[in-house]
This record gives sequence, C-alpha cells and structure tokens, in this order.
Amino acid sequence: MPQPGPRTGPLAEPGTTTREAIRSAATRLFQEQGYARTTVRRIAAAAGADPALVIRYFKSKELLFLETMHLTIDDEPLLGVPLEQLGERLVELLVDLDGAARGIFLALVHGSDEQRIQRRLRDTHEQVLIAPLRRRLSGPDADLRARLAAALAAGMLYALWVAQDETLLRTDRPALVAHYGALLQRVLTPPV
Amino acid sequence: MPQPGPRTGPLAEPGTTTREAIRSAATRLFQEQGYARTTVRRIAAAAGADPALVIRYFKSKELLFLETMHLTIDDEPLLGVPLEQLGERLVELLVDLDGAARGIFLALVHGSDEQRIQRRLRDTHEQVLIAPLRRRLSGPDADLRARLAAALAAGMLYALWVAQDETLLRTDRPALVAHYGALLQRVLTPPV
DNA sequence: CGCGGGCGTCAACATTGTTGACCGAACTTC
DNA sequence: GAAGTTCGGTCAACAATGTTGACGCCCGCG
Repeated sequence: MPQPGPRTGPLAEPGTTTREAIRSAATRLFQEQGYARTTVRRIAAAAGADPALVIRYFKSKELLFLETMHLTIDDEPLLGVPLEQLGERLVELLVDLDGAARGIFLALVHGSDEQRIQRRLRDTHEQVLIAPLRRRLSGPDADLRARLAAALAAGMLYALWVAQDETLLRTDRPALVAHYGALLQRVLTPPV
Repeated sequence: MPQPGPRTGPLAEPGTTTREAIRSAATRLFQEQGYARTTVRRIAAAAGADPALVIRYFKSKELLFLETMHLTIDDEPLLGVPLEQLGERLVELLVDLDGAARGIFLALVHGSDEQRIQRRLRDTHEQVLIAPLRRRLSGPDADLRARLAAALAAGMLYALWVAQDETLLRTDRPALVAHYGALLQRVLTPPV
C-alpha cells in the first residue's frame, strides 16, 4: 500500500512493508503460474508497487524467484517411524503435500532450464528426499540405496504432478500409498 | 540456404527446402536449449531465414515446438524379452537413450507449464512408458501396475536428468541397471 | 501480355526484464 | 536552523521477445 501522500514514519516496520508485499505477491504468483508465465510487472501490480522497485529490491526476477521458492517438508512425522514402515509413511507424506508445496515443486521443475534454478532443484531433491532417507539407512551401499529410493519417490511426484497420469490421480489414496509404499520399502529394507 | 539470387524453380522440392531448414534448426536448438531459451530469431538465423517466415510457416513458436519435439523409443528390443527380465531391460534401454531423446524429454518437462506442451508430455509418458508395459501385463490391476511401473521408470529419468543426482550419474551402468531393474521388476511380476 | 499465388523481406507492434535519472521526505551533522 | 546524505519510490527509456501486416519478387498459367 504505497499511498502517494506523506508517510507516517520513515520505517513503518523494520521489514519495509512494500518489500514484504512484493515478496508475498511473488511467492503466490510463482507458485500459481510458474517462472516463465509470471511477469515482473504483474508481481509489482499485485503488490501495488512499481516494476522498477521489484528489481531494485531483488536484483533480478530470477533472484526473487530463488528467494521465494524454498521447498521443505516436515520430516518430523518420519522420525519415530520404524524402519519397516518408512516407505509407506514417506509416500503418504508426499501424497498429502499441500498445494503450496506442489506449486513450488512444479515451478522449480519447469524453471530448471535456468542453471541456478536447476541447482536449487538439485539441492531440494537432496535435502527433502535423499537426506532424510539416508539418515535412517546403514550398510556399505546406504548412500546408493537412499538415492535410488529418492528417485523412486520423485517418480511418483513426477507421474502425479508433471506427467499428470489421470488414472493415478483418480486412484484412491490408501491403495496408492500401499502399492507404492511397498515398492519404496523394497529399497529401504531389501530382503536378504 | 536461401541465396538472394533468382531461384532455379518455383519448388525446388515438394518440401520447400527452407521450411525443412527451419524445422531442422528448430529441432536442434529446442533439444539443446529448451523452449524458453530458444528464440524464434535464432532459429531463423540458424536456418538462414527471416523470423517472420518461421511464424508464417508454423503459425507460432509453440506449434513449431510441438511439431518438432516428438519423443519415441524403439520398444522392439523389448518385444522378445521374457517377462521376468522386462524390468532390467527397460531400465537398460532408458539409461542408454541418446542425447536427442534426453534433449526432447527435458524440453518437454521444462516447457510443460504451457498447457499444450504439458499435454504432449502426458501423451509421451503414456505412449513411451505405460503402453509398452501394459501390453505385457495381465490380471485385474494390470493397468494400475503398468502405471506404477511407468512412474518408477520416469523417476530414474527424473533423478538422472532433471534433478541431476551426480552420484547416480557417476554410478556405473550395470549396477544401476541391476538395482533399479530389480525394483521395476517387482511391480511387473510381484511375488505371490 | 497479364496476373495470381507462393516465397521472402521489412518495418512495426505490444510486452518482456532491466537500468538510470529524478523526486521527496526524513534523519544526521554542522 | 541549514546543508547534505540516504532511502523509498516513480518515470521514461532501452534492448530483446513473439507476432502481424504490407510490400516485392518471380514463376507458371490464362
């Protein structure tokens, strides 16, 4: 809300309100429309600010994107889970991700023809999928198995959200969790 | 190449040479740089033609993209394979895909924030992964299992090419094929 | 000879990300 | 209190993008 009249104070808040308005508008638009389809001018309009100010604050559209699009999940619900149920629980957790996480994931995937966004996607893959799994595994090829399991888990997100397999999207949640969770479990705790 | 001098005939070939030049230049550039990073003007320059002519021939950049970016694989090497080895052979086939197939896949994934490109990606997923697997399966949930297997297979391509898990990229091919193929096999021929 | 149609070029348009100049108000310093 | 510095903000402009319409050329057909 940058009213042209005289401001009441030099700094309404330490965070400089309009900067925060730009950031939240960008967060919403990038999630909903992705990187390419979101224009700096629309972000500015949504925040009630000037397009030039957006760049002035965040250096570039890409840096604004990187600053707002962070994808993390609570691995807390995974901590107490016994190893034999980890696969099913992880799939359950991924399928239940909210629209925000889905939007960020898709924005990262779609935008990852840009090098820095691709690096962010790689880091996210590492931190969100590989790392939590690897912590629970042991043995000589623990790292490889964590990475294979992460690929498997990502495959489901890909099928549901990127390729949009409509049959899988219509499959009821418990069946999907049971089937795919069993597969994932196979990598985590392979039979002797 | 379209020398400005007088042309030898009205139609040098039925395919109108420069149209083909544009198509092949677009194919190469889209594969190498993706949808967003390739500009119509660069396609035109690479084909030695005028940017306006590119649009005149192909209606729009997006339609040109859709006309050139078709991803198919030879499922011939899968036809004779016994069902018990199908998983491993499919993984082998996917890992060995050439740079062209990789480029098209990535271009489709990155460009799929556009609706029509997303539909092309969905169709490709269906025709390249789901359909060949489903043909080999039987039973009540054959369709679901084929789709789960396709998600699994796509997960490996995602991990290797989109997320670019460097450890997996450095893992030697036979180990990758053996590990991931065994997982895939688990969906195709589940134990009683 | 005329002329219609396909191939190609040129100039222009709106929209994109980004930059630099400018402005006003507030805080600091003399 | 006056001068200056800094910060939040606006405006106009730039180059590059996809796309369109007007124009030109040259062939083969009447």
